[in-house]
Amino acid sequence: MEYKDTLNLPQTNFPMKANLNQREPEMLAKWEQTALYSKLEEQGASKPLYILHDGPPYANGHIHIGHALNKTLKDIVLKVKRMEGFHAPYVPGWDCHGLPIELQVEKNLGSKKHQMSKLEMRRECRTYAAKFVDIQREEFKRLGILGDWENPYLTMNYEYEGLTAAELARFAHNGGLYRGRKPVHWCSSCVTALAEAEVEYADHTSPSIFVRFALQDDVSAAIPALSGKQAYVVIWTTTPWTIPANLAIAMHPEFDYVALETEKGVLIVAEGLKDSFLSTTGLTGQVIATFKAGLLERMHCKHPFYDRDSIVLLGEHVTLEAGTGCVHTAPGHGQEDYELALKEGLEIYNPVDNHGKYLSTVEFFGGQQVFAANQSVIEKLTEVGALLQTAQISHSYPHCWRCKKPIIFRATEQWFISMKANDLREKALKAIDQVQWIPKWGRERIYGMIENRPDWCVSRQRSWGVPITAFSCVECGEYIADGTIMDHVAQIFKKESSDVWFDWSAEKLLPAGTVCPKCGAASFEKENDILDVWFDSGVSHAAVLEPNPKLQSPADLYLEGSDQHRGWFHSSLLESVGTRGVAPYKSVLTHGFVLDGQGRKMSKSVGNVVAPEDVIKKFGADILRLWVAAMDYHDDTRISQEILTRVAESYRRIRNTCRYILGNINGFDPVTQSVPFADMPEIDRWALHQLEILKERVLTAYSDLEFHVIYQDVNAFCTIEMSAFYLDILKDRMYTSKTVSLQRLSAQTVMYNILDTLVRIMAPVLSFTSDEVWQFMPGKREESVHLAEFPCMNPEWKDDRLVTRWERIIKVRADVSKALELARVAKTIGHSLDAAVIISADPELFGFLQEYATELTSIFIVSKVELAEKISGDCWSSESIEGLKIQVSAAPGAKCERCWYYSEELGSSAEHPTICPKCTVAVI
RNA sequence: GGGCCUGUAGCUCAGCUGGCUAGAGCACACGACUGAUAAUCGUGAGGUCGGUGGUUCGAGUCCACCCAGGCCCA
Repeated sequence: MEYKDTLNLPQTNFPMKANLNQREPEMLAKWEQTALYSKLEEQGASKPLYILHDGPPYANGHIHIGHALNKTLKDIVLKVKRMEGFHAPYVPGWDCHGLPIELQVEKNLGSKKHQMSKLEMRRECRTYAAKFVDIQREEFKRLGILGDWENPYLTMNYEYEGLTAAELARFAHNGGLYRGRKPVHWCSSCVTALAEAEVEYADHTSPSIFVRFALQDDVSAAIPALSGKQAYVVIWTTTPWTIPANLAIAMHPEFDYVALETEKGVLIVAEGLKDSFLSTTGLTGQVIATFKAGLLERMHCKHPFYDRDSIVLLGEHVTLEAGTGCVHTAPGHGQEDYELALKEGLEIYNPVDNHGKYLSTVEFFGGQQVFAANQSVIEKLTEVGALLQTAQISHSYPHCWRCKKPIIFRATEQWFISMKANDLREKALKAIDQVQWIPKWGRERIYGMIENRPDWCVSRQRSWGVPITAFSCVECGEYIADGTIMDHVAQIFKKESSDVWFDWSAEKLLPAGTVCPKCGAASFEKENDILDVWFDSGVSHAAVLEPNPKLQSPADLYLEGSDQHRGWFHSSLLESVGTRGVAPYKSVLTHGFVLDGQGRKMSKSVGNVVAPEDVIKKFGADILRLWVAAMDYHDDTRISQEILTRVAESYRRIRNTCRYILGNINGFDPVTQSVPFADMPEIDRWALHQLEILKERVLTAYSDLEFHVIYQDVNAFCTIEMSAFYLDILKDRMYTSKTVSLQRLSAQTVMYNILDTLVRIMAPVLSFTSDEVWQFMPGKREESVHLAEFPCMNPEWKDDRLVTRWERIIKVRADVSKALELARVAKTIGHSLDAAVIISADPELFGFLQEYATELTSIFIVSKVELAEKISGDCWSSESIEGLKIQVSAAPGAKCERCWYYSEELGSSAEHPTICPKCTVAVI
């Protein structure tokens, strides 16, 4: 007789090999067919709402690993919230306007773009964005992300565009929107403003000049050495043409400055640059005074050739890298100059026109092209005796990427949202403290930014975006950014799209009868500028959450990468506080960036980019998801082949644990066959206690959004508590007991509970695999694990006294294993069942072990255990338990053909001569 | 250059407010099993806790500086 056939070996069709790349798409198809997401929505109707508002990725290119991290984290959070009993809808979005798309479209069009109108261009952009929305949508779905993919929000939807314009109108209504000046990169040849992305840096030769500015005020009180002497502050610049726009000189508040007695008078420069200054200019000089810049603050210098002052200001941006430590400041021609001027209340003075020529009103140089004017300025400076030295230098200089000509920095008229009007800055800072920032330092980061940022420049000189719906009077040039008129236009956008701005006439867009409030004329021009795309996405709370009755604002959570403190968190906060007085989110969670295995950033040129697509092909989306969960995402995370291989291995452990349990609960009916807790053997209750602890830890970690803890804990549970201990010990009971015995049903009850818990706990992370396991589980259950809730708590399963006892047993077991290993090395045994063990211990432990005398063979998985007062002959002494001695020998008797235990009583039944009494009972 | 952050075994993580011979899983090595088998079990070897100073009876844990790296600015 083949006794193997009388055993209850594990049996299941659940495959060991995951084959995720093939199985996941099948699962996705099934979710789609069964309308899983719609069911989630229906099911949620009666539950409390939880809103995670999706930050829109840019609709350009394929998704990268950072997108995968972000979307997967969102999906995990949402699944957790649903299983916790919330209704957590997910409406994904895309950011569709903006320069990168426009540039890409232009590039694709090649020379054709010149024949295209703005309107046609925008149509191309719209098509392009829609194409990548489709591509990315499929890529996100493949990651197992559940959401309303058929109804995403797009910032280029007509409704959204209209609402964006309407939000801008709110700022017009409340006085936050104004027109001002700001320096931008400007190409005089193309006659256009350029974005940073359109600027190329290349070597360029410029004249460098040292110029002295005569100090007007008497400083002898503060610096006695200068008494009775004419002192000069010396500046250095490589753009002489900006000297006519000079309004100030910046010095660093911390640096030491010196006054030098030279051939060209008393010259003031930074001490740290004194030597290089003297050697470059060939002057010789004696230091007659040393002082801090603060002494000169707000002092007046005379402009070298105009009848006006240049004021000395203090600025942290001043460096000692080159020049004199005294920085020529032309607020209309430099970013830092501009910022300093805003702070100090200087005019943003720009004397240069669209073609790069001085305005005709500019004395000496009117009408000259600025680059050509460099020489004129130098001559003028020489003439007035202000020039100390000039030379040619070659340096990196910005050029237009289109015409390749050098560009200038020039203040132009722009639209701004004021940080001051309506106390926006102050209110935003207050709102920050109403938000929970995770991790906590997120608060410091955004607070510092809001505290220091200048007014928000919302205009862009481009085509692909929502127009700034302002008009100007043809007669008097007055700009009209009237809230009511803008509301009117916004309504039109909602129906017709913002493309109409480039199609319809101003008259058609304006409410009938509109006249200029200043001159009464009725003829208008449309503003050419469009809105900053950060404004587009910043209004999503108003354009997505508020109008949709299924959603609500403020959101419970915004979840993005830490770069969004400057980006979407920032713009959304300002927009929402500026229009509604509150933050659009209750909490903000950030994650770090994905780096390569060495902790370096990924880049195409280095070739260390890991694409989600490749990971999915090679490992499967569940492995990618498990990677997301395994990493502590608050910091930057790493990804590499090795890391993924490790993650895949731990996945196999989890999968195999599930499979093994499935095989063992085959045929078990949890409803009719479950054994009551009180009737279970101790070790089964021990297992349920461990499960309860796992549940507590995991559910806590989920609610804290600490997913990597879950990864570690689930792994440890499957490996240590289950595979290496409980399930290993259970094998004999499961295989050899009668099919329907209390012993076996008890173990099945436990395993069933373990698997039911594991599969629910895993579902937010291993979304595909857990649903696969779910289908194989006995009992009546929801059609998908994603429609189920987290396991309920069973605190009555916890028994600390019992666990303390078993901890002792486990410690002894570890020592038995060591002793067995020595016997194995000595070839005394192979399998542990080949062994008989004699144990002696201190009286207390001895007595304790005696209580478990009948169970020790199964716990140690050996054929015989003898507790002895004393051991004669060679034995192994424990290092961790004082007094514990273990002797291992080959088990006496013969091996039972059925259960493989050695027995001295084989053949208790004549019909079954080769099996032990226990097996005989089971077989008959 | 500035703001914010990170740096514990090959990999991923623990290590609370300073008090252990610094832990776990995986990987690795060796062995066992062949009734979880492209599985499973056992044993073992891996760390001057980024570096240097300092505070303290005592520092992975506090302070300073430095190095490496990331995000955002300039």
